[in-house]
Amino acid sequence: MSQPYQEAITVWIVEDNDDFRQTMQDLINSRDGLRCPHVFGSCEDLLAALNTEFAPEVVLMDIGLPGISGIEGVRRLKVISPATHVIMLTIHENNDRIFQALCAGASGYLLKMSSTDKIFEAVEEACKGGVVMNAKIARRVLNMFTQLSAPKWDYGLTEREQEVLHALVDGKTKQQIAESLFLSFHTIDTHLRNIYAKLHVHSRSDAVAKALRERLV
Amino acid sequence: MSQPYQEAITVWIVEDNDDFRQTMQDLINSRDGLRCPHVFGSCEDLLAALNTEFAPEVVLMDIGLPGISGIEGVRRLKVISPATHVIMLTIHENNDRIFQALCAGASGYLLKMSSTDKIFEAVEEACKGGVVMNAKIARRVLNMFTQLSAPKWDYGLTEREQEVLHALVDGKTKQQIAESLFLSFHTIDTHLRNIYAKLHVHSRSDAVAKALRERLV
DNA sequence: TCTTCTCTCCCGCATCTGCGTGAGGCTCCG
DNA sequence: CGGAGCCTCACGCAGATGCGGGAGAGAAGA
Repeated sequence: MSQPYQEAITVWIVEDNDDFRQTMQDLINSRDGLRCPHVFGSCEDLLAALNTEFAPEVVLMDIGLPGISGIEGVRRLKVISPATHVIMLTIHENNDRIFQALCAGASGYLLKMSSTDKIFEAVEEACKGGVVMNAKIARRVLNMFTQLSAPKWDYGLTEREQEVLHALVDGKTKQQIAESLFLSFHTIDTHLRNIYAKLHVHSRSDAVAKALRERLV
Repeated sequence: MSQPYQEAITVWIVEDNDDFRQTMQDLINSRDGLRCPHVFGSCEDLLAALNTEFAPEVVLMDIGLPGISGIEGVRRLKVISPATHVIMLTIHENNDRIFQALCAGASGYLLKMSSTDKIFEAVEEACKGGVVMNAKIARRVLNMFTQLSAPKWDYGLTEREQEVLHALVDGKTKQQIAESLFLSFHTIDTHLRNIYAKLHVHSRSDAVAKALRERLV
């Protein structure tokens, strides 16, 4: 795993605990191919530094920072420097925060009590464009994924009704829908009412909301 | 990695290529702790078998099957047996299909030219509730993730307008919104029109669609 | 065969909506 | 102080919508 690099990978650390920050910095600097010239106690400091310095390849960021949180920090950092890989540091395997951090653009995730090998591996993997996640975290992400896309309740909409619903979501009026489907206005009206009944809604906005939320479109 | 199991893990294989299927079956059966009593040439056959037999712990499923595709296969299999872990088999690292398969509930992903060790590892990892993804695939999944949740354009809606938009998405009429916010009907009307202008839409359905799609709510 | 389902079309009416226009009060900022 | 921006409220009107009814045709299934 440990290979000499042409140029050392630059790593920055954002961590409010002084001891842990120092330990991590020493650890990174002790590794051939990695260097950690800067550490920060807050996202604010990190973001300020980006005004005067080139962004590093990798940032190790505590997920639970005072002020701008690690999650918001990732978001902002990625806006300024999308190429920078951010690995979150955390004590607990908190489902929600991992999720949010990953959504915000984090490249992975390390427990603070990880072995040094794991840490090096994560940094190097991140540089190669990979994502550091253990299998369980991956599963959690996937679960949320599935949940997010799976529901798809079946309300027994007919094909025509699906078409009409589609057009509805596109913001068309009944008349426009009628024209686009080469049907009478009254037909669309009937379909719409049947759709409402099947979706248990009473207005087009409700129908649109339900269709989009439950991915019926 | 190779440990003896109390009871062998049952693996089924769904793969339309006869040779590859046979090779995989032999491979699985050659491994201590794994057994492959059934193989199928199509999802249809697999699903039929589930009517008469207990579902296996793991299914290796070709992603590109004729008839019911592997992706649809996962979806249906997971409905019948949510506990079964499905690992997709594929030749190409096709972004879209991986994504769909994972959404459908797949526990991971194997290239057909994977080493035997990788295959065993994947099956055993899947059984432990993990997800088998290489770092690059994980990155792709995360990218789609980010894309899915990041957009959040800022249309400069005021707080009141956000509230009204919220109520709109809930399917309320102007009158109902007015009542729930203790405002006049006319006020809501004005807010609504300002919202339309800011979102560049011309109807409530359009506004609801935009709000939901771009996660303004 | 008869029923059910789906798709199609129609009428009428109370209500809701989109939009033009105007206006008063508030706060914030230069 | 004056303007800008936001929130509030108001009138009127053409057009769209939701919903009550009714009805015919064809396809699928019991």
